[in-house]
Amino acid sequence: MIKITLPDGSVKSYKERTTPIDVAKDISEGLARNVISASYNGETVETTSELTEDGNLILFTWSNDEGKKAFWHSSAHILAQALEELYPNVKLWVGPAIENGFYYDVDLGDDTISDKDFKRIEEKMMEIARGKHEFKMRSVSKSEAISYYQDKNEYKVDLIENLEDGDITFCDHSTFTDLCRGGHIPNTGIVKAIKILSVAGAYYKGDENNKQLTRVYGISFPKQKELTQYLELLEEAKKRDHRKLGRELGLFTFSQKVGQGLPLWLPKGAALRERLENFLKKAQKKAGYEMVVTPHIGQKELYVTSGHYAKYGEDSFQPIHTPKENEEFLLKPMNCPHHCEIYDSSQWSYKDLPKRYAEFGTVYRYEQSGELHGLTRVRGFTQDDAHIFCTPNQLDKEFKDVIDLVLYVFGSLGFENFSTQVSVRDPENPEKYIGDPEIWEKAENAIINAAEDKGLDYHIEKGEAAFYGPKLDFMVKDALGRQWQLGTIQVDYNLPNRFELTYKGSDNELHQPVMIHRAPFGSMERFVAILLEHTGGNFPLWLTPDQAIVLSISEKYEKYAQKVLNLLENNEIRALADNRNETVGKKIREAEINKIPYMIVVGENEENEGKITVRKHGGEDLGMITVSEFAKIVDTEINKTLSTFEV
RNA sequence: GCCGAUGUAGCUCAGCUGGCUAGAGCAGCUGAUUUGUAAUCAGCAGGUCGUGGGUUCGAGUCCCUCCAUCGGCUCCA
Repeated sequence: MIKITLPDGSVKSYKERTTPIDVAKDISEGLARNVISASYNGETVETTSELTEDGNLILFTWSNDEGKKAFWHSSAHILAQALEELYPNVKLWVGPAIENGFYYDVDLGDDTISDKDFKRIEEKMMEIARGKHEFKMRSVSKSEAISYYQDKNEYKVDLIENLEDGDITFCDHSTFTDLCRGGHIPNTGIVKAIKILSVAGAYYKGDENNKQLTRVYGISFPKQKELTQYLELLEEAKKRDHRKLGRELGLFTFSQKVGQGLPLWLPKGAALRERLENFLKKAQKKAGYEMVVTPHIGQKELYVTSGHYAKYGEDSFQPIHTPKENEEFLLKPMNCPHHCEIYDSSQWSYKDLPKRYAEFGTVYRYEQSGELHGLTRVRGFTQDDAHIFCTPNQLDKEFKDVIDLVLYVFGSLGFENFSTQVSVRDPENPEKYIGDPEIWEKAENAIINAAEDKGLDYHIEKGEAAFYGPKLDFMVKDALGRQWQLGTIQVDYNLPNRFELTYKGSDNELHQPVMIHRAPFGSMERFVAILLEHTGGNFPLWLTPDQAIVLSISEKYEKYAQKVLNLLENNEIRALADNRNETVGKKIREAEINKIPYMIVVGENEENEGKITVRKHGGEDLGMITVSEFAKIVDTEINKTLSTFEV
């Protein structure tokens, strides 16, 4: 007999050779039908594998992430089988579950897959699924495994070479066998709906020097309806795409003539951006920052000193030459070296520190053409940059103060679902970084401690650090669930060293300051993009381009509309008037589409009473009120999101 | 940069296997209407079909080059 403990704490006894699915059946037939994967003593097991010792069993269904993972991973097996049957020369690499669906990386030899082939792949997969083939795991020795793949799949052989003998398992279903660690649904029949989403090139082992394999993306569901819903969700997400909203709301545009990745901010977008800048400037002033301004180019030597030239020089816009002296200048790709030189233009005592230099600095970086993406990845952008030069003793407090500032910024803009990431070195690739390991250790610990103390729910990401220091990044997802880095705070001992920055300590000796790089927005461009996708264009009231629109019933009331507009202006409400010869219905429809928060209808009734009728975006009727009553409503609404930054 | 796809009017799209002066809705302009909470009606105008080349009697449609965009990969100071 073995004792199995369930998550609710109950303990059940079974004869040996019991499987998770048996336990599920024992609980209820319904559960047994829905169980798609299981874990035993913390390890993923097959629902059909025999449990031979006492332990804790968790049963997963479609509603668990673990269940979905098993479902999609199993779907990847089905995809692989379908591809093998349709493309006899295919060589498989790996096929994991991802956040939404799964993919399989394959080498198709001379064949190609395009979206025209999706349908027959889907059909082949469904045919396999309907066969209700069981997934069965079996152990194989390393030599067996290698001989199985020898001569037919060098990728799998490569993978097996790096595995421990005794630790290798194959998974069989139908006529298909794959090298696999396990974690499958009971049988293929549970998969009821399949969609191949896209094909893409993906470098073998993620290295661009390697061969590019074909990655086939797909998603699958236990019910057809769920697939339909998922596809609808994707359609909805398209409506929130910042590139579409940015054009519709008149915020920004791109021009082929100006060049790719070089955004042009339209009047409404520029004004919005200015409000964001002023908002941050106000908070920064309170927090003791001083604004500086630096030029858009700098001598090549500046970047050689900082180390950026060695690291990025080749991949940058190429040097600008003076016509006569043939001096080399670089288009400014970052502001830090300039700010270091500002610091170095005076002598500092420990009593003067910290110095906090802030600048909305526009920088230019050569991004490969395939990486450009709307406003989130561009070649010219403005960082809400600042560099704090402080003593080592001040580092902890300064870093935490910056965290507070970032949290204030995110809070004021309604970003609640962000995650925080501590980006540290990749210990396997020390050549990617400058500076002593001890210094890095110090900087990484400083960040982790600050994140701990501030109670951030952070995770550590290896290999994501900047070349000069580790970072704390604030990540937010776009409409399609892709993660983007917005706010960033970085600790840097290296640039102060390279620029030989100093301050005089209380011991009358020269010391090196520590530098914090930080940008709460990250960049104005990316921040506005993600904000657009988050809000669907319904910006917080304090930020939105037009807060209200006055709609006159007919041209007869144009004068009164103008009067109301003036009153709104006196109350510092951004408003415009629509006095066109159109129906109110049409004017409302357009105001709704333009995402204007308040629609003010004026006609005979309002003119007689000296009041306005207010309709909120979305349809809520606030009735007939005075302009000053309306101003109070606006004020209250603004104060809901926008608080003052307290130091 | 690499893999795959796309590019027709300001926007969203039609244009089948190459065949008469390239279509529609919205937006725009003009006129009528003077309007009470998500599209009033009518008329007009608007496109060298992303660029350059090629095949063909004939190319929006087929082929090649380049450019831009989209989904990934790689990269992201």
